[in-house]
Amino acid sequence: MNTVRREEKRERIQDAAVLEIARRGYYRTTVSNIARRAGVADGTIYLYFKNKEDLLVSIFESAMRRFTEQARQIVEGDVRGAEEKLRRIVGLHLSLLGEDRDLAVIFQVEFRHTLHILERLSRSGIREYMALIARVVEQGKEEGVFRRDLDALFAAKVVFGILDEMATDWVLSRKNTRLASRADPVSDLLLSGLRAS
Amino acid sequence: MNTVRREEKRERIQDAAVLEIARRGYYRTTVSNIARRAGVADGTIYLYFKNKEDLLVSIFESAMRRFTEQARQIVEGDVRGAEEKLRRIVGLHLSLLGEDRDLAVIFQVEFRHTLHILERLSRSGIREYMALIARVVEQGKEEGVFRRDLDALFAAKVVFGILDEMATDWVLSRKNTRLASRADPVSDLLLSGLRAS
DNA sequence: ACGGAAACTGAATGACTATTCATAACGCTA
DNA sequence: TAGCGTTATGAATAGTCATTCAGTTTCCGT
Repeated sequence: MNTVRREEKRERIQDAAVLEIARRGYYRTTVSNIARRAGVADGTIYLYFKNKEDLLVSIFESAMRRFTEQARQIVEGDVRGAEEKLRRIVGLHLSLLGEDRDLAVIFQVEFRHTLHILERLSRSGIREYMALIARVVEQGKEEGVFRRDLDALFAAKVVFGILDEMATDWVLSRKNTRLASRADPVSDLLLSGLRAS
Repeated sequence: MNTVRREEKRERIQDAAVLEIARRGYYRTTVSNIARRAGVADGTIYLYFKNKEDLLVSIFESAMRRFTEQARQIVEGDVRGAEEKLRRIVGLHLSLLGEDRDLAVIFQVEFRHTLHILERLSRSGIREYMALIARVVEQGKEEGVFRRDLDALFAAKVVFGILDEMATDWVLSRKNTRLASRADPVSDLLLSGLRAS
């Protein structure tokens, strides 16, 4: 089968899975649910994914790739200083999740299912993402705008923790706020914590 | 049955559940697993809990009650200023989780199972805990040690987000560090972000 | 248009497990 | 210690669902 068409169908299944899993939760979503939503037979799923867990992981990896690619552009791009880069990463993180509530639900809730899956995920994508943030912190230290006593990886975890909490809070809140609207307050608070005095 | 003995057995079942669920994950843990570990018959579980989910929620509520009670003592106690109170809350949070890895696994991973459970949990305990942190921030604003432009609830979410990330990171890392050892760096960073200039 | 290969289908299979309930053991009181 | 209400037991029930695979359809090069 044409590689392009094959890839399209694969994505169609992933999209269907995001939709179903966001609404019912991973364990309550059956493979049949996903198949029906994607307009294929149950068995077809297994032509594209090894099994149900592999499908979940593939969703994570696709999404994480987008995250990381864009974050890398910011980090390696020729934008101004570290402060501005950090602001951009905060904005990126909150926009990407805020644009797609279903994906956000999966990221903030469903991916955390069981230590086993979480470990598998964290070993791959998140580590890389975290490292990108840490690079910005390092850069800020070199530029002298961030405190020199910061451990860059520790600071990256702090940044990620705040973004993660904002996203979870947004997912759980019924209100119709835009997630990205929290970018500036978050950046402001973060920067005043990191800044050299 | 003697109320005390009944309560003891209830706790024995909860403890067994914490142990099993931390190791296998909620969905992979069967009621039989928990019963065997607690030394009771499967059916006995249902004399103490409505069903499996109710058991999970009861664990959360018991633990959350301890958290909140101790946090309240700090907030309402006659300790020095808001900065010191915040330091103590950070210390409390990281010690309580750091002392019991199984419970920490359940808090950081297993409780997040499905939006449905998470919503049920967040509506109850966490809101109260968050409000306690927000009170400390308010107090700090009044004392003039924290920036006046802070939204207290927003700041509380930031605090919680950082603590939560530290805990998750610790749970996922194989290393034998003490979680509580991160209390000071976290507090330092937090306070320099919140502090009035 | 033909034929073989590649994709797809969906009913059947095989496991698994939360919950129930008839029966048994316990423990308290008189 | 006999009797009775309370508690505990664990085999049986009643579903559920991921995964497979024999059979069917679609595709495409000739």
